[in-house]
Amino acid sequence: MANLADKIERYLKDMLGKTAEGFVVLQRGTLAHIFSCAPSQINYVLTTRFTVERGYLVESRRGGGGYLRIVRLGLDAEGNFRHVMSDLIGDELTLDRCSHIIARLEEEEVLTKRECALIKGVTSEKLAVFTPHPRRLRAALLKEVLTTVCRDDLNPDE
Amino acid sequence: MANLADKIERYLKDMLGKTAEGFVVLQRGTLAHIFSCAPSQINYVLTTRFTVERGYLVESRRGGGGYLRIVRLGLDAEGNFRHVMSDLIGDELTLDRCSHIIARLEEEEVLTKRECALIKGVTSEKLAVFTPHPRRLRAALLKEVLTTVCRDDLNPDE
DNA sequence: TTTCGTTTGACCATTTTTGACTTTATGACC
DNA sequence: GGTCATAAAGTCAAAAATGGTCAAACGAAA
Repeated sequence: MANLADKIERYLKDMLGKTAEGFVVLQRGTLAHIFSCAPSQINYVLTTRFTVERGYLVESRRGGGGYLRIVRLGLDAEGNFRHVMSDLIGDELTLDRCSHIIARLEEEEVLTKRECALIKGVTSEKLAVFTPHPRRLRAALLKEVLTTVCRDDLNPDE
Repeated sequence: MANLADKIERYLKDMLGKTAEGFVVLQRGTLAHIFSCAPSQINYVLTTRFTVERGYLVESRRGGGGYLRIVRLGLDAEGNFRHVMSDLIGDELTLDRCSHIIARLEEEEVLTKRECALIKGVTSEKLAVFTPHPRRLRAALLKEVLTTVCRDDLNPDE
C-alpha cells in the first residue's frame, strides 16, 4: 500500500466512518498539505474512488470559503437497493464497473468477502471465451446475484 | 537444479510457507532486482509455476504502487481438488449434475446456504440465452467457484 | 541435431503523480 | 453597483512508476 492515492482514500473513508452524519467537509488545499502532494492529487482520488458507482457523492465550491463535501450514499434500508442497483448495472456491464459495484456491496455489508470473491470469479474477463457479449452476460449474472441475496428465506433476521 | 526460474520458484514458495495469511505481496521489479534478471523472467515463473492447476492464484496491479499478489489455494493432501475439477466437473456440466455438486458442497459445509443459492442462480438454465454452449459455461463457472473457495486468504484459520 | 524449457529485451498498457493554466467565489474599495 | 485582489477548486496533459506480452536467442537434454 505504498501509494498516496490509496492512503488518501483510506484517510477519507476513516473520517466518513467516524462521523454520524454520513458526510465530511474539508478543504482540498488543507488535505493536499497534510499529504504533501499536489492539490490535483485530491481530485484524482475523488474521481477514481469516490464515484456514484462506488456509493459516494462529492460536492464542492470554489473561491473564498471553498470546500469539498463527500457524502456517503448508503443503501436504503429495506433492501430497496435492488432497484437502484439494477439501474446501475443496466443491460451491459464492463468488468470495471462490475468490480466497483461488488466492492460497494461489500462495504455496505450486503455481501461477505467470500461471496464477493465468488462473484468476482464468475464475472471475470473469462466470460469472453463463451459469448460474444460478455458484458450482457455479466450484467445478467450480477442481477441474478442481487435477486438471490434479496430472497427472504436466505436472510434470517437478527 | 541451478536454474533461475527454479530458484525464484523456491524463494516464493518459501515466503508463502512462512506466512499464515495464505498470500504474499511483492513487486515485480524488486524481485527481478534481487535475482538480477529481466522483469519478464518473473512473469515466466508465475505463468509456469504458479498456475491454478498447481494450486496458486496470482493477482496484480500496474502503475504507481503496483504489485503482485500470490495466493495459495489449499488443496487437500490427496489432490482431491484437481480430481473434482477435472473429473467431476469436466468440460461440460448439465444443470442437473451442477445442482447435485452444489448440494453436495453444502452438505459438506464447503459452501453456506446463501453461497449455494448464489451459485445456483448464476448457473441456471438461463445461461442458454447467452451462449450456444451453456454447459461449457456452467462448467467453467463452477470451477471458478471451487477455485475461489479454496483460496487460503479467504479462509480464516479455524 | 533437434527439441523444449529458459532467459532476455524491445515495446505495450495501466495507474499514479505533478504542474501549468483555468474558473469561480468572496470581499474590500471606489 | 463595478472592479480588482485574493482565495479557493477544476482541468488536462505530460511524466513517472509499475506490471504485461511476445518473439527471438540461448542452452541443456534427448
